[in-house]
Amino acid sequence: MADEPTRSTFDRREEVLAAAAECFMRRGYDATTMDHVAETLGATKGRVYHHFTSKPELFFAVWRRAMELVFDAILPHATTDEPGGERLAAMARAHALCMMEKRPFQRTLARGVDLYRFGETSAENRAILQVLMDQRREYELLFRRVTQAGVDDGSLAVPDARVATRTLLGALNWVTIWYEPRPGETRADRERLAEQVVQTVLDGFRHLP
Amino acid sequence: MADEPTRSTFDRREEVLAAAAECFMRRGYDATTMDHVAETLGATKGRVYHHFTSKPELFFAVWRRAMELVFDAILPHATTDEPGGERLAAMARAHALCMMEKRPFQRTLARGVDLYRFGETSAENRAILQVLMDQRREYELLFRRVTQAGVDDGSLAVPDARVATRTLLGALNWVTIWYEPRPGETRADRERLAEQVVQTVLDGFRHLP
DNA sequence: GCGAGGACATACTCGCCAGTATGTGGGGGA
DNA sequence: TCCCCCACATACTGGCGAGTATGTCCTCGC
Repeated sequence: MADEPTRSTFDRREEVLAAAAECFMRRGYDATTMDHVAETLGATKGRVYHHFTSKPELFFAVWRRAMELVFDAILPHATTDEPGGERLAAMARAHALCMMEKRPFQRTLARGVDLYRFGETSAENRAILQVLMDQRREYELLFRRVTQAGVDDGSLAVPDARVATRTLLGALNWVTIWYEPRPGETRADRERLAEQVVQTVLDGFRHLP
Repeated sequence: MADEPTRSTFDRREEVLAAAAECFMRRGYDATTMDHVAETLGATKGRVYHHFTSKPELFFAVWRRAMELVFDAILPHATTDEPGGERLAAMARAHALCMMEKRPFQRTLARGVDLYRFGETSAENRAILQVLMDQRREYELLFRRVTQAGVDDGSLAVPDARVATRTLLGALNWVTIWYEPRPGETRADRERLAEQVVQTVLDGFRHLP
């Protein structure tokens, strides 16, 4: 009675999605079996296949969700009327925080290399792949434009905006690799960590106060 | 006659290793089949299994080689008598360059997540895994110590040396993801690119000249 | 020119995993 | 109260890929 009296169909599907993200994070796409996902749920394959028709579809759903999560996290900070440097810092903080708090999804997203193999399979998968790649590209472009805006308004200075953007995103995405949540950790702890990462990249190592 | 008159056994083994690195870079560990490696070589599985007894052994060999390559690249710059800031910059440049020039090996190394699954297999694999993980850790420690030296001698300033090191290595390792060699590209081109990446991280985005 | 072994190729086996076909409990609408 | 269908569980199949067993060529020492 106390536990989940009325969980909607939507929630049940979300549980499967979260379990899949967890598995994909830990083992990657190929090493993850549908039975692993089911086991993580405390269920059987039947449940997984009831909500998702195939393994690629499940993976794409995780990827898509991961994309939505970062986009939603940074978009509010991308279009303020602050100078480029401030906007970029806010976006970077939000991105880093998202890496930590949605780690299963975001690590799966970061290891996009897996996607290569879908290009060899069906035309349908290739089409989905194209859309996802375009979104990824759009996301990077968002950062590049804000960086360029910062250079233009004088709040930033980098050798090359394109290289700088990739460098920044690399540093931020890498968080999914080394970050591990600690027991008793609060949101403030994570925000502090995100701030440290962002400061390190944006202020640099040679910035002597 | 013109081609390869006397290739040693060593070279033949190296070819297999390079082909494996190429495959692991493109598809990751699990999606790579021994037949893929053979096909890349223009040979059959027989040749691969003649030089390496199993798929894990082949993977570990690639990983080990990748480790040797970066270590050899940065070690000469780690122990000079220059200030920490200079040393760290030189190490970072060498690391970035290595990411580009040994990309198949280095991307395989960077996606160390794959290793998780070996922990579940044989005790032998677990032991090898431990050694490799220790080396990886040692490598990171090398960067951290030089960073700390820079902070101590006043040539560097970061919020936290541990976080800074991971941030730096993230930005550098990410090169293996987005870098793609261009036809007609020279070593000087790559050095310039490496320098841009290193400058971006070490000088930061807000470093206004 | 010949025996042997190194460096592969060929032809299998066997287990695992994606996907499917079918069974089942239970809750809600009539 | 009965039925029906939703949300799974159970029980299969089929193919793919790691590993193996054996055959073959070619070279090198004698």
